[in-house]
Amino acid sequence: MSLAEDRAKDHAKPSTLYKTIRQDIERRILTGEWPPGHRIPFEHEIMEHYGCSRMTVNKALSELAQADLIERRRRAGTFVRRPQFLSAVLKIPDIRAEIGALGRAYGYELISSARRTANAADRERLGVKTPCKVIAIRCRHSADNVPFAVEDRLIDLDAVPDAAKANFKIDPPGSWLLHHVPWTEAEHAISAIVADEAIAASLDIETGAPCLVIERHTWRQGRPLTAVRLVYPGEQHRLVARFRGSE
Amino acid sequence: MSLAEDRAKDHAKPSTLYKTIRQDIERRILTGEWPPGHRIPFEHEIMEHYGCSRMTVNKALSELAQADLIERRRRAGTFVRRPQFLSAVLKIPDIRAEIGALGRAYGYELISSARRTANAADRERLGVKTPCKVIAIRCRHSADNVPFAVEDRLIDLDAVPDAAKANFKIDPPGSWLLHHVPWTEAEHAISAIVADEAIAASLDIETGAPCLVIERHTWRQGRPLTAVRLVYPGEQHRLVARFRGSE
DNA sequence: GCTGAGTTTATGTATAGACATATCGCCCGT
DNA sequence: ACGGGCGATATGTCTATACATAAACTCAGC
Repeated sequence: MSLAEDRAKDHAKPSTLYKTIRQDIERRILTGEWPPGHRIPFEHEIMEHYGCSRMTVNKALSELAQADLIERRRRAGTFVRRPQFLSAVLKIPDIRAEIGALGRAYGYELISSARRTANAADRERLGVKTPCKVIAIRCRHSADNVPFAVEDRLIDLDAVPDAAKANFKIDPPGSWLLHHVPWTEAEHAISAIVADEAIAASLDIETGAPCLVIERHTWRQGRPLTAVRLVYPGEQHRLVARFRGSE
Repeated sequence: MSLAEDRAKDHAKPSTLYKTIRQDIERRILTGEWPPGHRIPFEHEIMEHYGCSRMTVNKALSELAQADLIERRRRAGTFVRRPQFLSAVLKIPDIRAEIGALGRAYGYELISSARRTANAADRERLGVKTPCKVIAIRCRHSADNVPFAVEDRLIDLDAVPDAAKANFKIDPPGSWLLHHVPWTEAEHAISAIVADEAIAASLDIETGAPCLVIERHTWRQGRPLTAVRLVYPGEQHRLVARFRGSE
């Protein structure tokens, strides 16, 4: 396809050359014109096609490579990647912010809070080997006075000493941590359970009703910071993840 | 901090200069040395610090900006971004590949397949306004002969005409689509339900047992391609999402 | 036919310089 | 006080060039 034809297709043509190049290539990939495994033109050819320098082409291709749309191999060339799996960016915001964004009144209630030297179960759950001090918290979030989720959390006090000074009677621990403690790795596990009597009472639902469970572990530089288990009423709450191919 | 000190810290120092710069800055952000809102040095200063050209610094900063770790504003400078929300890349692989990766025997069974002009419910579910033809499929996936998930899918035949030629008696529709149809947007919703009698029978679990439900919609350039609802036994199956700050 | 060394080639990184562009602040005139 | 204009400045894009590096290919020698 010629440069003229590319220009003619102009849907929202970006103002800069490298963005134009990136978008042209992206479109060919997404429409299937260049299927997975297809070798896309060499930087040298693209550069002549657009009449620009190689650095400009390289910038466009580097960004596409960073977005995992293409794979670059020295000497061999550049290839369209097979969409390896359906992946989605799952946003799990701070619950207080999430409820606020929905325009509903946020409510928070601390059920229990205890500071102790970590017992075996605590260490197992946090994934720490050495003895440490922890804070164990149970609390409940609500939206417009309707129970929204119950939270059961452990915080490693040795890794997050500032947590000793936080007032979890007022601030939800998730919000406090999010704003005060930088983290580098997080892992979420999502599963489904049925409410036992305790959960049913806390969430004001029937015993046996389905619940969504999110367990989250957070680390900083490999060191465990906190482990949290959130239980949501399952049929009312949905986790939504939207994904756009790139940009 | 001096260049010498940076070098001294060498944890897995990358081989190239721009990666070194990027990693040094990333470390300062992740350890909290440069908190959110902090203005990081100008390109000019960083360039003198490392004794390199501005383009090299620019490449490092551009990548950090693309990863949303920093925000760049002309004339004002470059700033550390507030970690806006906990987000995680949730990988939802092809079920056949997922079971295979676990080293278990994959089994697939087509329960029903029908081709029809979309009725109101179909159009509502797919999110299309105009009449179209669809394929409606129900099938079951199993691992080592244990039911793994039941799938209920609609495919827009007008958007994916090739689907008419696919043999869904043999190929699971998810795998076929993943390998044949490029998509640009996807949305997942995750929720929990309890098994009714039909689901319990299909998954070989008790009525009333918890189930995880994933509903996925896929589009290409804004046009709906397929809508699928997957039901998993909830206490056995977990969705895991791991997230590293960047890279 | 096979192995290993050398050649070729496409990408990867880096440079110095140039001009574009957005915008923050300052100054000036009303 | 207030607003408009303007210059300073940091980032954004682009060029032409250079050398590094990894991998695919070639071919001689066994």
